[in-house]
Amino acid sequence: MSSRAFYVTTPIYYISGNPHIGHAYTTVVADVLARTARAFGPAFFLTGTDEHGQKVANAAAEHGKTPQQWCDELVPRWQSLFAAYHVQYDDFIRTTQPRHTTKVQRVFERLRESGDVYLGKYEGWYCVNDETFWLESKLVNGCCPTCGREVQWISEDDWFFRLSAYRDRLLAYFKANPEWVRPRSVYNEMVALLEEGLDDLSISRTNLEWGIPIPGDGGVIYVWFDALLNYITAIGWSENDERFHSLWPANVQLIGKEIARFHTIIWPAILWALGEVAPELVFAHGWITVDGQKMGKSLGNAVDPFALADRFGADSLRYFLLREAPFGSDFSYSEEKIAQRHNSDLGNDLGNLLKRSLSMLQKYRNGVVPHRGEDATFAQRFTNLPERVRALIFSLDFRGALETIWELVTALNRAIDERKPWTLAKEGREHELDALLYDVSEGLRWLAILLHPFMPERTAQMWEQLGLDPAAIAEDWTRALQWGGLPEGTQTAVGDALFPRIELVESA
RNA sequence: CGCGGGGUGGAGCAGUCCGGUAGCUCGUCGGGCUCAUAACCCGAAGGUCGCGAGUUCAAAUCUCGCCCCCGCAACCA
Repeated sequence: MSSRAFYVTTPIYYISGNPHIGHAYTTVVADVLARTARAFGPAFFLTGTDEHGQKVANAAAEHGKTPQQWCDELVPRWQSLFAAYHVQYDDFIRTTQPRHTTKVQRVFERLRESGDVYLGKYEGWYCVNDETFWLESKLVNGCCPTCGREVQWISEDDWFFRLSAYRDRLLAYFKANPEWVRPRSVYNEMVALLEEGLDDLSISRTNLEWGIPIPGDGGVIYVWFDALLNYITAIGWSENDERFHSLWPANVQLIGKEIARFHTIIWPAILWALGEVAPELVFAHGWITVDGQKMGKSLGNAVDPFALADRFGADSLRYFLLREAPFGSDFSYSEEKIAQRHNSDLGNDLGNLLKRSLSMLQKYRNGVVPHRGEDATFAQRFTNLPERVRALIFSLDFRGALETIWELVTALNRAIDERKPWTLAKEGREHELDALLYDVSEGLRWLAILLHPFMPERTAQMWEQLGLDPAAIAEDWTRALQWGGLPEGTQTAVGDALFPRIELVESA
């Protein structure tokens, strides 16, 4: 392991409206990664908001506000969303902050000097109604294919980024690093795009005011060019080299699959143009769908993430999002599925395990953790469990990690059934009873630690019920996950159910 | 001929790159237990892996064709 901090990013979120569950999803995933990384060393988790562009300007205008007012009012909503989902980020960047805008302008100037940014002409057929440019081949009788109105020939001077110059290098990089973009399906799609060839990218907008001004010229910088740079402007690029190089390249950049082209083609090209290296891994996750349809405001099926967290609990939602589908795939969302995961995995398996264990500890030993038995057979089965879980999380197989952790949950439930503490107590087999109660309590301590990145709040409650020091739950795994770490004599206390059963009432 | 993803027991999904007894969760049925959130544990039933052809000793997995569903396509983030 290097001494460099583990650097993970989410996309910065475009604040043309309110956040939905998809935004919480990406951010929660990043949080799980960051929390796990912190159990092994330093980590840095960046998220933020993307505040420029036409849509933000339009949304602000509709509400009779300036774009800046609009953003200032919305940003707290995003921050409170992340708080509601127990997300602990290290920095939150806004693209309207000077620390970002000055450096974006610096990038523009440097690339203009180096020749990677040049003045050219943008021409094409434009539909004013749809604000869309169309290829001539797409036009229907010379009119817009979607609204049927006449299109106009637009010709304007624009600044371009010489993206095409990086096409060969990108292709070579993809071929040499088949794991740098995941999952495989997205990698393949990007390679196909590269093989088709790349055009230079227009990075200026003359008909728009809400953006970062182009140094020494009119117009503003294209919002994507501006936005991508947040990943390095936030960590001191061109300003604090030591800090910048302690974090860059990012270990993991999480994105949604719809923005893969920007992050795996345009972004590395910009970085190379600046003499920097590409991120180590860009991972594009899938969509949360509703009845198989993409969720979105336009479809009217967007889900309010605040209401959801209220209803099911943020930790249950976090668990659901990471357990339900292999990370990278689309998965379909429904309240029934959330309730099922909550009741079955969390309530029945985990929560009930904690409850029944602590109840027996209370009943037979006044809640005091007894002496550990000599037989280490049970413990030995889980010696390599933390390492397996760690590896799965860092390979972004969260579902696999949770399934692996559940091996311990199941084993503990089974051990109780097989070794029958109620019988041991009745027959006065005290040593056997001590050994079992110890194993079960210790197993619960492990579970709290292993699950803490996924469910920080509930595992803290577990920890508390186990009578342990709250600060120690996020301790270094290699130190904390030694069987026998739970001190004999610890006073536990049966608490409220961790995941009270949720009954879905038909509301028809 | 734009690109890509998917079609696996009642439901939702793994597995497909690197062919070799089809696995998981939920549900159903039967049994066990009583510490526990009617929870837990054990067992069983249930699938010609979209269709057709090909390669092979062997195909869910490779090749070709077809059918169906979905996403992307842009100066929309």
